[in-house]
Amino acid sequence: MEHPLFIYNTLTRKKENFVPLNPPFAGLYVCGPTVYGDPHLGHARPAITFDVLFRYLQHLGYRVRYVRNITDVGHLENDADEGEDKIQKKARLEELEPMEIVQYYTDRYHEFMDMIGVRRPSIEPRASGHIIEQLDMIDKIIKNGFAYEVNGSIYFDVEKYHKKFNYGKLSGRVLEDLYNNTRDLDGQGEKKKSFDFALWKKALPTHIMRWPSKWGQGFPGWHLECSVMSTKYLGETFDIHGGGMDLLFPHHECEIAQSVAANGQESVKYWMHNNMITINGQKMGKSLGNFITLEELFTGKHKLLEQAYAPMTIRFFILQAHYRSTLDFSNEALKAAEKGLIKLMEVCKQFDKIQPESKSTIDVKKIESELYVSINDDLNTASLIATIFENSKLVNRLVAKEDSISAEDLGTFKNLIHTFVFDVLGLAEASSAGTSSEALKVAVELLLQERVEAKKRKDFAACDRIRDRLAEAGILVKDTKEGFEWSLK
RNA sequence: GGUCUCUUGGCCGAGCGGCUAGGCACCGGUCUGCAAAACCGGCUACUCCGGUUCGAAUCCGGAAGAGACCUCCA
Repeated sequence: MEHPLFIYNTLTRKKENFVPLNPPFAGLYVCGPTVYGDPHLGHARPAITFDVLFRYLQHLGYRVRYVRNITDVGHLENDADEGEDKIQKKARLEELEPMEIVQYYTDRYHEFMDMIGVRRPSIEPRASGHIIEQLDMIDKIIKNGFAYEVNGSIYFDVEKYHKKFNYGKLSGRVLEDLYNNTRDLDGQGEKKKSFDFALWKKALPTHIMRWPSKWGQGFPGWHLECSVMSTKYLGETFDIHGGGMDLLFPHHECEIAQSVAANGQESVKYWMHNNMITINGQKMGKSLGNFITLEELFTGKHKLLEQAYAPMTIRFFILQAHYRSTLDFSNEALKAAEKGLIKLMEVCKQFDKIQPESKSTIDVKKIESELYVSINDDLNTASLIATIFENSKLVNRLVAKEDSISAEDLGTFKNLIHTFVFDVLGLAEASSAGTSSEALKVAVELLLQERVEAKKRKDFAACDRIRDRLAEAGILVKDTKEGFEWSLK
């Protein structure tokens, strides 16, 4: 590889050359959604970030197994409902079976991820489908002496673990600080230390989501599923583990501890974390109540939204920032992304208008190199997009015959841009937000054809009348050299 | 309170010691019956104060502001 791929490893805080453990295979595990609510903008970021990684690794020729879990067991809540499962709580409110909720939101998640061009992972395991494996791992951890039982619950003994290994290596936490700074929370009493975490929780009588175990009825702790399912499908050690930065601590720290405690070795070679999406500078989060669902984004029905945005606009918006930077939401930024994407799509189409010449005055090799340098620099999609835009001028010059290109170079150039835009970045034409029915299409095009005729007769009054009336109805007309284009506003 | 991160032009956002991305907006121009679109061109920023250096948005120290994690979260 002429330009090797570098990715930022949270574990070492450095950009590292990506070298898979077992080439040509590459293993990727990403923390997926907890399916108890509609997918929102915050879900889109990791999904898209790691989708690009998935696509790019495949582009590089790796045989990638991408595992992204569905958390359907639910996490323990620490509020007044003492120990009530999130999914269970929602279920009670809506009077549905917990699994019904899980199914519904899983489907919703898939539906919206499909819309923003996120490819389905190779395996999408559910926590509820891996209870046996989770119990097995708990056994291993107990056997190795890093967990203890209290009243039918099993806790991970962080202090004991830390004597032998390093708890806090990923997040940079110091155990002593943690001890001094952990707040008093519900159920702390059972644990030896406040920073110990549950591997298995005894189910209260009201708890519906429960499974039998040798310690009685209960449910798995909230970090366990990822350790278990990544091990099961990718092996005790695998290449890349990704997720949101908010999962860094405690979730991923605990995952490391669990895997090491059970298997005696590090599980992950490269840890990758995407940054948050902010709204007015503040994190968009479920608990903050300031999140915007993807459905709201696509329909424009949210008090912060000035208009609807196409799914591809959202993808482009996210890709225009580097994944490790926070990305601030605003209508202005989204509108800019909308136009930028249109322009990018336009550039891709321009290739077909280029007439090849006998020789090239442009350096396609150099362009290729620039593109790879961008993406290989820790998946810098922002820089990659910028590079493509820079070359858009060149494309237009070629169309205008101000530069020339050989047939061979043209093929390479077009393939290069198209590969990056469509295959790697996974972008596509933003389908006009409102779905136009076939009948509408026929009617509008009939009218516009009439308008073309009127124009030929130089009956501009009729021309303008048609255009104005359509505009009033929300249909935007644009004249092109070939004829016309229209879109729903 | 502890730990960590960030601060770039009107807005969004790259940047990792010299070449100062890119998008949107804006202003010119070309094109067009007009408009829109498209295309071409213009627009040189880096929170503040010190320091290192021939040279700093980029490195070091300090100040101010913002944010994240420490609790479910993508």
